[in-house]
Amino acid sequence: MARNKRHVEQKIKKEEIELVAMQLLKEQGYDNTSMAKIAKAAGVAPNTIYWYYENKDDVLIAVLNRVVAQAMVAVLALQNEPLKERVLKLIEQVESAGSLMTDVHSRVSHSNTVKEWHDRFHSMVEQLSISEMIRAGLDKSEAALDAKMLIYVIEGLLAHPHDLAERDLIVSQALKRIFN
Amino acid sequence: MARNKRHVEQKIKKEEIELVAMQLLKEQGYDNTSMAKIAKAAGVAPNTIYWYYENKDDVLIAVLNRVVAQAMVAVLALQNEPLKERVLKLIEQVESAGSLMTDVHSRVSHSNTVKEWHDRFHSMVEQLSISEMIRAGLDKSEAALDAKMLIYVIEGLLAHPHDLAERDLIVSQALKRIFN
DNA sequence: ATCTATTCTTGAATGGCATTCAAGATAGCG
DNA sequence: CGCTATCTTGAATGCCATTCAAGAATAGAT
Repeated sequence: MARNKRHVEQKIKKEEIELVAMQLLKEQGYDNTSMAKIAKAAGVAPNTIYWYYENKDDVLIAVLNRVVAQAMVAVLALQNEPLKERVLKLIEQVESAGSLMTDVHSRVSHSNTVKEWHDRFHSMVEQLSISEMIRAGLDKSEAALDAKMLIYVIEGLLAHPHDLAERDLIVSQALKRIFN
Repeated sequence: MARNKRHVEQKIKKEEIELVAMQLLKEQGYDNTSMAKIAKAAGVAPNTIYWYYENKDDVLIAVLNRVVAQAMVAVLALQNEPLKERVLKLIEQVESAGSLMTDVHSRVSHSNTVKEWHDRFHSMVEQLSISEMIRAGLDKSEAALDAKMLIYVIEGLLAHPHDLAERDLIVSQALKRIFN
């Protein structure tokens, strides 16, 4: 039952589809990226995608994982920079994914898989944010609340257009308010 | 060319459709509420709705205006209560509209009309929020930034599920941070 | 080299959706 | 009574995600 080569090719094809899907989803958003569009761009028949993925939301999740991994790398590279810089980098990274994050929020109510991904992602970010708060000297009892606040401010910045300067101002203000 | 009675009946029918649409949209969200569903619930043919509204997003906007008007009444009734109570009331009101506000954000990228409604709504809320901040003794130069922060925290609370106690805690913390 | 079972691909449905169109019904007015 | 503006509808149209059944390709067994 060995099937070596096949498995390798599988990975490659899946990766191709994922890369194409990532580009389209980032550029045109979830609703404007039909399975047919992805298929055409990947050079396969629309239903071929269904051999590799359960459904469209599954493709979305695969793409999200790539986007998040990329963003994490970019942000973790700034390990020693001040918090503000890292927050701004995070926003910049996620913003480069276009409306993908907003799309996630709107798919949460349709797809349980997406909801689970979203919840896991949120608690991960929350944990990270809380340790930042504590590391920066905040009282443990308040760190969780402040972390949530900061995350919501970031989400607000992502959901609504802001130029760089304004974004910088708002993040600065938020951090100033949190750390007195 | 007089056409008195007709105009009256028009208003009534439009109102009927709007009420039905409001209930469905609030309960089931934008995507799970098809025009056919609204039509059936209103006892008309699907395409009849198109005589009264340009398209589905137009129906959404009519419903949004109703929802916002209702919320404004409820919040303004608490004119003399502390800010925190009014914020909590606002959240409670908007939350009673189910996923409608999230739906708005996801329609913004599809429909220019919805985008315009959203932008107008946002600047209205922002103005209100800024005057609250100033009224509460905040420095004018910072009021705008703090107002945005508060709005984003509220949006975060609306977009993600929280029980009453947690919501209360987060709002309290946000206000505490803003007002030292 | 041939056969077989698995893996992969596809053309052609299916059912749902928003929206449009052209034909018909209704009702106020001359 | 007939004319015109208003209102309603059945029947398209075209797009979408998803499914199905049939076919092509291939790794390994004989």
